[in-house]
Amino acid sequence: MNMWLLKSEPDVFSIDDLKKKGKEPWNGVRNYQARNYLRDMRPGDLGLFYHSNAEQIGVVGVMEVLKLAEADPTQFDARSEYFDAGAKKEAPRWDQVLMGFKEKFPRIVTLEEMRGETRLSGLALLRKGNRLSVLPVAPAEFKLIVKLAHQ
DNA sequence: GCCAACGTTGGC
DNA sequence: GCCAACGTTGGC
Repeated sequence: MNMWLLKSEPDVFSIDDLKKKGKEPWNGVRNYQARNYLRDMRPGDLGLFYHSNAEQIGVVGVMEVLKLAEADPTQFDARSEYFDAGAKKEAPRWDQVLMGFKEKFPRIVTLEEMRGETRLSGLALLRKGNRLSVLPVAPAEFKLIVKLAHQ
């Protein structure tokens, strides 16, 4: 089982939105490296839900991969902000993964807090200049973040 | 294939 | 709103 971190701007889609809906197709990823991570995901994998571009920046909960990656339909929708004129139905360029709600943390684990935690120094999220919206997380890092959220 | 110009992300 | 650190585009 692999573990991941997925970013979302809470103004667009928050942990509360996911909690309310139960599951959500994670679409709109338009970066090849991030897309390749989506393709590596398997049902049962866990994901940290990260709020970016927010008043409170950090990890706010846990979700679960429910389905293998499949074509992201927004790439074909001319009215969508995620429309990609270069994507063809017979050769989709972008994928989405169905994510299910697992848990909303009792408190946010902030970016600042993670930066100050030496045991998280290897976290891909904290590497300079990293802007990927989908990132792998090592099991030990994942466990520690969940633990921090509950203490 | 190179690389300048441009666009985007996301913390501050 | 600013801007560093990217990724992408397109002319050559």
